[in-house]
Amino acid sequence: MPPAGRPRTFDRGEALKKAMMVFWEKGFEGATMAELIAVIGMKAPSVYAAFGNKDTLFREAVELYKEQVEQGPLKALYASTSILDALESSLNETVKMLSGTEVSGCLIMVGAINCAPEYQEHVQYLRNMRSKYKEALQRRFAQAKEDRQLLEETDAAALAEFYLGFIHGLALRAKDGSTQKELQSSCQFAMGVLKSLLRNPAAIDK
Amino acid sequence: MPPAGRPRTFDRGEALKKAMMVFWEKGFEGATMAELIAVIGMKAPSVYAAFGNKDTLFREAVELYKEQVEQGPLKALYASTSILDALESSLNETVKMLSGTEVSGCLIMVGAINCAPEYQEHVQYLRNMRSKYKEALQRRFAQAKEDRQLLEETDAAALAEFYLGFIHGLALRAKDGSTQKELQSSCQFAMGVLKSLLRNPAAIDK
DNA sequence: TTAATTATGTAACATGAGTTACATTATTTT
DNA sequence: AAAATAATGTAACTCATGTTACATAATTAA
Repeated sequence: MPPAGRPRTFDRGEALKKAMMVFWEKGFEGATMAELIAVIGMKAPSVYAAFGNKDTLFREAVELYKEQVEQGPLKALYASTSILDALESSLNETVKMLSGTEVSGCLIMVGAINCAPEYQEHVQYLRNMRSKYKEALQRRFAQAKEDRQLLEETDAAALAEFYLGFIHGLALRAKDGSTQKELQSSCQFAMGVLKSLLRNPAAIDK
Repeated sequence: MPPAGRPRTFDRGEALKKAMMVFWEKGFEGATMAELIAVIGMKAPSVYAAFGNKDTLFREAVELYKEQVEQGPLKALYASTSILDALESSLNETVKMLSGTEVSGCLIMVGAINCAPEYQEHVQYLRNMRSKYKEALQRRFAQAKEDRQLLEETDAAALAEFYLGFIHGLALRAKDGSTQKELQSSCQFAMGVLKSLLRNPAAIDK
């Protein structure tokens, strides 16, 4: 049974998705409430009633985006027991997200970079998310070490730092208009770094 | 002989340098005129008289920053005839600029990412600058090919795209608080990519 | 059927940002 | 010494942005 009161005339989930696209493309500050409201297709009070304010709407949008990352690039990290295949698969998913037809870039990587001091909260929020992503990479590399796929002396943390940075770069390059082909080419170069750390280079099947 | 009229009570060059630091740290939109004016230490009309408006002040600041890049990382690309040494030297200079004690990050890489539509002009301006940097990298790699240091099949453009992206990433990682040591470590990984393209790997003196 | 509840639309408000008018002060030119 | 020129300080203006008050409409609960 629906809740008492006048029912909403728009789909909250769809609205959130639309808002996410705007934040994705323009970042927190670049996206204005006026545009978000226009894209959602409702008037200001309805949007505020449904989502609180710009801050809370942004958070929800990021959480939705995050789920996509978890289902894509993050999940792909475990798509194969081979660290080489896993990373390649993950980077492929990353490129897909970064330069889809809809929007270029990454909400988590560049959604709140140079914000006014009153929005440092969002900067920190995304920063923490990136930090979590680095930890995920690090764990995956550590496991590959345990699996004896990577050289004994491999520094999983440093490797994660390198690849996270590389992915940051991909996101910016995508925003600058690099083609999917270019991004993929860069990924191939980056894969070379991992290959050089393999215990058994012969495992590279190419 | 000084020009007629009341003389300025502040040093224009110093003021520009201070403004540059603010833009460097906060980007175009993150830096408010109020803060810029406060940092310069004068009142608004004096700053406007000296620099025009926020847009023109930003441009001047970027030009000043650009000179630092040209004297540092860009110049270093030709510090050695060895492409390996040259790139390493350039990346070292880059890391120095990205995580000096003063400010972290890069004005050109992240000074105007998610700007409001009315500032797209600045976004494009910095984008062009990044494009120029990519071309510089590409030229250097192309020369290394001519010098027969790199494999015949090396794609100088793709390699430049990769390294530019990597540097983008460094800039963001620096802003996120990565230490100089971490950035340097990432550079070592990135250097591996170039090493794998050397015609004479034995030339690596380590 | 009436009361309670929640969404909608119009219109406006509050705040902060970039910018400038104006009177004043300090310097050079005549 | 007077006029011209340019910088300074106070104070205000303009505009965009996030947000909300208020009356109205649509639905459920009693």
